Amino acid sequence: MKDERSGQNRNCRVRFAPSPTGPLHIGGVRTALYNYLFARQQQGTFILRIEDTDQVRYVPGAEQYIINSLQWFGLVPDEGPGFGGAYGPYRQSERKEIYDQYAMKLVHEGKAYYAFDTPDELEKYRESDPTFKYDASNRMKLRNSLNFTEAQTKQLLESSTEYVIRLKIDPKNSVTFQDRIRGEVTFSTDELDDKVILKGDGMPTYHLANIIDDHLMEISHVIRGEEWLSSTAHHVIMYDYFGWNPPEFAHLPLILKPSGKGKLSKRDGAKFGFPVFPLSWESGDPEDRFTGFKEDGYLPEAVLNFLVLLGWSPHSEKEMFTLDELIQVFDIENIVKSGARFDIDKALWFNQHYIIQSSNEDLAKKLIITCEKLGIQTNESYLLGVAALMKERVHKIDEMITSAMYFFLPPTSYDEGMIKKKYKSELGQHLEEIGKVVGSSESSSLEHNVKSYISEQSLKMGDIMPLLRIAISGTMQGPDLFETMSLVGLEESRRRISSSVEAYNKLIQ
RNA sequence: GGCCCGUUCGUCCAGCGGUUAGGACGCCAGAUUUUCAUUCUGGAAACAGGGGUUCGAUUCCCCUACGGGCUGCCA
Repeated sequence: MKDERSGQNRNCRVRFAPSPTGPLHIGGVRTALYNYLFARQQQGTFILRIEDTDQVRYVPGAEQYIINSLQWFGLVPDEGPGFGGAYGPYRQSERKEIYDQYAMKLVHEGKAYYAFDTPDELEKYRESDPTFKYDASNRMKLRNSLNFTEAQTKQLLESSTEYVIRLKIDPKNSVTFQDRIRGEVTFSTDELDDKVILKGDGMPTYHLANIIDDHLMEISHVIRGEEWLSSTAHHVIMYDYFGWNPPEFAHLPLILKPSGKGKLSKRDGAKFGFPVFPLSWESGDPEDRFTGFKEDGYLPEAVLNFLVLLGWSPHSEKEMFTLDELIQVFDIENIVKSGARFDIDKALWFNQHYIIQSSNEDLAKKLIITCEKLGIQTNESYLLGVAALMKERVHKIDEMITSAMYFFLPPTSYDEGMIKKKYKSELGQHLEEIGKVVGSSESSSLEHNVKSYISEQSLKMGDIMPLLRIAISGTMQGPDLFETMSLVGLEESRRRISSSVEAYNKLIQ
């Protein structure tokens, strides 16, 4: 069914629903990406919903961080806080009254009940019995409205005793639902506990808020991480209690640590030496600061391309995709079932590829920021030249600068091993002469002039070029030497050659 | 412990009853290059184990093992 006015498919509405408890994890980005691709492909709607029902774990700034991250990747929501939409508010903390109402409805219908057990009491039960579950087998022994008379309950409620509302799960049934990725999944209700749906502070838990919002926002497909698979049975029961049709479910495989032991977590970045967040995260607590992919020199399209292939396959040999191409070929059916380890080497390879594909202009703009950060004085047109020479020999943006400081300063050290191998004092004079040739050449004639000198003097390219290269850059690694000298400046190159002769002579003594 | 989900090269993915089990990253070797990188060529490298079903199982079923997730008044 198409809405003629918006051109959107009203049957397809998906949401990305992160909780603002800190920076958005890279796994969350992938979930957002899959939701976005599916929505775009179906000409549906991509919704951002902020699940901020936990007041204790709420982190100021996290919501903005999430939005900034999505924008960096170009995954812009159609509806959400700050994005408009007819189904708001899109922050759960602003929907408290709605949840209240529905929770009460369940209580009145006997599908939920008040429970007065304190967190301390419950903790003690779990301590003495780790398998303790608040369910049909136990609830008649606990402090809740199922055991109390109406008057008792009323009195407790009125004396403002803290309480929660729990979902009443009937035992000896089974719940089955279809998962688009995993097929049919079944749970016995004997395994399910009476989940808290409304907390002591009056806020709903995820379980309640999520199904009410998904229903009210007319979400058609719930695409989320596998960590939610276990609680989906509870959700299906609630849909049933309310008399609503559940959306379709698709539970994504998790992104695992490189070691494969557990899902990738925020501390793994520091542990394994790569970012796990899109953007850097600042915080007063030094333990809670993280560098992002962006600041570490990654391109958003590279990260996205890497990410989309972690758990999904296009079923073709093609592996480089633009967002638009992904929208065309994405298919939930091709999402993989098993967890995928995070492999930073593959990400670096994608990044290298996208850097090479980038225009020098785009790269130069990014390099200006890098240079400012490093305190290097330069300008965009010079960086254009650096980008042209360096882009196919780096994996990250910043490396075009950090591994090529000789574009900005004379070398501070020389590759000694190579000098000892190649340099003989009688070559010093030749180097000085070549320096003069360099200094008196034009960029266009430079290569010709230097090569002419080398052949006229019956020298060998393989003997002279390394010494020249080290004179200019200090290292044996780098772009075409003549182009490098042209960019650095021919007069500057002459100076560097000159001072290298002195240094070389000292080194071989 | 219980429940749920999973298991093809080191890693990410193809394969959907009969294939020399394919590609990519990484690794190794070679070609090109003044070096590095890019590019190109080649190479090593996998169906967790055991039972079935079948003429025939990597493919279907069961068990075991291993891995992951959940088991909170967190999402």
